[in-house]
Parts: sequence; C-alpha cells; structure tokens
Amino acid sequence: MTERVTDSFQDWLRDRVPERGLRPKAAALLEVLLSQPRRASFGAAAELAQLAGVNVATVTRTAQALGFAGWPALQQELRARYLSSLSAPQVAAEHSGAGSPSSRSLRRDLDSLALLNRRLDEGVLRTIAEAVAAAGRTVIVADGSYAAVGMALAHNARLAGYPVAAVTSGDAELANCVAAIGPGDVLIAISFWRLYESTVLAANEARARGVRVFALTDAASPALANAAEEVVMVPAEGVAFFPSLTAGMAVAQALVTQLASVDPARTSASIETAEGMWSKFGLLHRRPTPPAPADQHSDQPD
Amino acid sequence: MTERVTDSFQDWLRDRVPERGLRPKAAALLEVLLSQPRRASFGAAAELAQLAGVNVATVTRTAQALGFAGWPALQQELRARYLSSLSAPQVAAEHSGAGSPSSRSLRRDLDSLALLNRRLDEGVLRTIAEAVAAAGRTVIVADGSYAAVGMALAHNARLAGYPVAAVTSGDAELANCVAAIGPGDVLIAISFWRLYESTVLAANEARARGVRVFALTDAASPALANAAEEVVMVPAEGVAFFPSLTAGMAVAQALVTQLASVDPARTSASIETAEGMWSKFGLLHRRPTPPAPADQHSDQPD
DNA sequence: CACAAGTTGCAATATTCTTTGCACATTCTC
DNA sequence: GAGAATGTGCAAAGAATATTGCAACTTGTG
Repeated sequence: MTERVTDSFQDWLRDRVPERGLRPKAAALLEVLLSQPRRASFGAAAELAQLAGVNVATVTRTAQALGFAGWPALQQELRARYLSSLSAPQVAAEHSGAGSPSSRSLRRDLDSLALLNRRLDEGVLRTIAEAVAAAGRTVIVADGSYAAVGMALAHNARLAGYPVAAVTSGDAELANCVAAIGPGDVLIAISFWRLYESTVLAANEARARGVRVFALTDAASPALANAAEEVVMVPAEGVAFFPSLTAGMAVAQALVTQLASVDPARTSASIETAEGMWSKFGLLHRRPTPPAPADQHSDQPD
Repeated sequence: MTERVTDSFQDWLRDRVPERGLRPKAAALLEVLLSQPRRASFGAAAELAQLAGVNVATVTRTAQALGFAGWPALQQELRARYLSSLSAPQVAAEHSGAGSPSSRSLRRDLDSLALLNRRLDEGVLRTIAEAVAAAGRTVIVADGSYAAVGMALAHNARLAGYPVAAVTSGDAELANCVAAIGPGDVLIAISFWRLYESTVLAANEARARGVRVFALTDAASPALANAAEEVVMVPAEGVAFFPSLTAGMAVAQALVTQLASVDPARTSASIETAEGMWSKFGLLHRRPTPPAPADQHSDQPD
C-alpha cells in the first residue's frame, strides 16, 4: 500500500505534531494516517477511527491537536499531498502549503504536467509530427481559450518551416479553410473541457474529405475522438473554474520540438530565414545571441 | 487510437453509458467527470454539478442512470480507478523513447515549472491581479508566439468579468490601444527570449502616461523590466530553438485564478452570463450519443 | 397548434458524517 | 492511597450532503 509516497507526505505530517507529542490514541491514529495515506485521503473519520482502534471523536480531536479546524480540513491537506506524491514523487514541493489561489494553480499545473509526462505516448506525437511534416498543409482548429494553444503551435510550426495555420477567426473562416483542404493535408483539432460545435463539425467534415485528422483533448470528448486518427489526451483540470491550458501548451511545445527534428536541415534553414526577416523589419529590441539551431536538436535516438 | 492502461478510467466510465445514450445534461456532467477526475474523485455532488452547469439532482440521477445506487457509489468507483491510473503505468512511459525530442521537451517543461513553483513570489501575482481588478481596463501586449499567452490571459480574464484585451494585431492597433489608455489603467507586457521593439515602446509609453505597467518575461529582458512596476520572471528555455511557452502559460493561469478570487461574486456572475451566451449561440457541442455504429448522423447545431 | 413524453430545476426530505458536551476511566502527584 | 488532572468513549446536537417528489419547461408528434 505504501509506495514511495512516504517522504514529503510523512515528513510533512510529522512536522505538524506539537511540542508535547500526542496522546496515545492520537499517536495510534497518526500511524494509521501515515501508513494508509490512500484510505486517509478518502475515508470517513469513522473508518479511520475503527482502523486505529479509537473512537470517532478522537479523530476530530487529533485533527484539531495538529492545528486544523477538524477532520475535513486535515483530510483535504492529506489528499493534496498524497496525490502530489503519487503524480510527482520527484518534485516533492516543499512550500505546498495550500497558499494563495495562484500558487495552488501553479502546483496543480505541475501535477498535471507530471501526469502528462507519464501518460503520454510519444509515439503518437511522433506520428502527428511526421504527418504534419509530410502534409501539403496543416490546419489547426481551436476555439475559445484553446485558441491560444493552437496559435502557439501554428506559430512555432511555421517557424520550423511547415505550412501550418491556426483558424481562430470564427466559423466563416473555419468553413473556408476546411473547404480548402483535402487528401494529403492534416487537420489538428484542439479542444478541452467543453467542445465547440464548430470544432467537431470541422473535424468530421475534414475526415470525410480525406484529411488526416488528429485531436488534442482532455478525453471528455468522444465526438471528437471518433473523428480523429489519433487522440492526445491532456489533463486540463484547473483549480478554479477555468480549465488549465498549461498541459496543452506543453504538448504543443513537445509536438513542435518533435516536428523540428523530422527534418533538421529544413528547420534550420527556415529559422535562419525568419531571423533575417526579423532583422530587416526591425522587430527585435536588441540583437540576441545568434543561436545554433542545428546543434540544438541534432541528437535523436529514434 | 490509444489503448493505454491509463485510459481505463475513461473507457470504463464510458462503458457504463446505457444503450440509449444520456440526456444532454447528464452528458455534460459526464464530460466533467471524465475531464476532471481529481475533482470527480473528491468533490461533493454540488461542486461537480456547478462545474457542469447542471443541478445537483442531475448528479444523483446521472449516477443512477449509469447503474449506480447514487453519487457516492459512483464516486467510490471513480476514485479507485483514478488512483490506479495515477500509480500504475509509470514504468511504461519511462522507457518507450526516453530521448525523443518530444519527451525531452516535456521533461524540460516539467523542470521549468518546478523551478517556477519554487521561485515565484506569489505576492507579485496578487499585486497584479488586484491592479487588474481595480483598473478601468487592462491591455495585454504580447508579440510573436507569446501572443498565445496573452490571448489566453485576456480570454480568461474577460470570462472572470474584467475588461482585459490582448493586442496582437500588429503595431498600428498597438499604437491605438496605447493611446487610449491612461491613469487608472493597466498594461501587461509579455515577452520572452527576444524582445519585440514595439512591446518595449508600448510599455515605456504607457508608463509615461500614468498607466500601471507589469511585465512577464524571462531574465534576459532588462529593457522591459525597467519600464515595469513589477516583473514576473518565467523560465522559458526550451529544448529546441523555440522558447517554451509552458511556464508562461502556467503563470497566466495562476494570474487568472488569483484574479478570479479577488471578487468571487463578480466572477461567478460573469461566468454564468457567459455560459448563458454560449448556450444561446449554440457554441457547445452537446451530442450525448456517440456510440451508434451505423448511425452516421450529420451533426446539426441546435 | 396542441398534446404527450421526457427532461430539468427547485425545494423539502432523508441520510450520513462531524463535532462537542458529558461522564467514566486512567494516570500522575503529594 | 486519595485527589486532581488528563485522556477517552458514548451519544446527542449540528452541519453537510445526497435523494426524491413535484412542477415547469422543452421537444417531438399528430
């Protein structure tokens, strides 16, 4: 039961123990909490009490003795830490003291990314990257706030030398873009949480027209998954009402990185050209250190 | 498609969907459960209901429609499966291509985020969030690929009920926008790696006009830092040529989360309104019945 | 256009879980 | 060894959560 959950989880809990130590029963309960973090995270006070051979009341009192308002408050912390230790054992956030909304958001994103890192089948990303590299052109459909991820993906992919365009200007343009693609092209649909009607339409229509369709989604979207050849699942759960775009952005980044490695020469040339343009247009505030793009991604074991 | 072990969570839940499919609201709830397994595993029925935009009663009814006695029974199953999906497939992902560009990118982002999490002073984010909340309006300046972060920030901030606009359409519009703001307004400049000339200009000009200026940047941009009241430093190093937007996006997410907590009532009201609009405009995809094999219905917006 | 079938939200009800007052038991001190 | 102080269990009060009856609404059909 106890994996290597122990470190951050146990240390933290032990640190809450006050100077005087705990009463015998409270100590017994603490041992249960430490040794069975899973049950401690989910179970009712009564369940833990029985497990520790103490009364329910002792659970509440122990929680209070540890500095919490009551059992629910303690349990919430236990949960957060237990889950963190499950998904990101290596990071072991030290200051994860349930602080401000912003720091909670960061921590959640960190967890999501750790989860993504373990879950993601990079074979899928390679497939998509190669499809984009081979495609006549690529259209990215992304509505709502997900448009940001689509834009980033398209922007960097173009920089890498591939004709990738994001459609974010509404349904009319979307329709036109879908009408303009066909066999030999690629469409990437990005959508988390709630699915926009037009995104699904575009994906289905494109597939019917012989376009290779891929999807980036948070798995809540069978409609989109059905239309896609491959689906990349991304955790998008945020702490507030908004779904988090962070993990999706990480996937976009990974995808572009993979794409850049498909044909390094092409990418290098493209970047060099782009840089020349930026210079000519006077876009940059200062001349940066000239990067050596060919060196950056020259090592690809696969 | 991906038939990885981790999908057992989603697959399993989808398999419980009865023949006829689900009612619209039930389907909406199912999406939330699938996309936010953490919350689904821990949260109360009411919380999930709000997230899905349905009534509490629907949660209970959906659980029953899926063949469970009620929400607690469903939640218990969800928990078990979510937790095992967290801890099980760790090993597989590690070895299948540990060195591919995409997985290196992901790992780099993970590291960056961990670094950010340690370094970031949440007081700064709070300051910015409060400034935005108090401002007459807020303009976000972000050029190049950073525009994606700016867009996401603006989009979600608007959703939270604040007049935030991202300027991404070129220098002409940027000039107009800067001309239109003054004391009592806020400008947020987002720029990593290389600094666009116009971004710096806008920041300096705005500050001269009495606008509160904040900056999101990596360490390499002293010019921007000079023009800003507060600077949020974000690691943006990518594995390839491209700077990573992931950490920047995480900060945007954190900022919006903080902003949403400044005046929760206002944010709730705003989101509710927005949801009503989405509904009216028929933006969301609400087809509950995906699995019909021969049934190739053409999706029609309702 | 009206009716019927089905769906959803509201609100009262029922259930479960947590906390706390109180009494008994144990332990420590003089 | 007696008294006081502290710890613990029991059970009732209190809070939170889930369920269900009912009415209003929407959608499909004649």
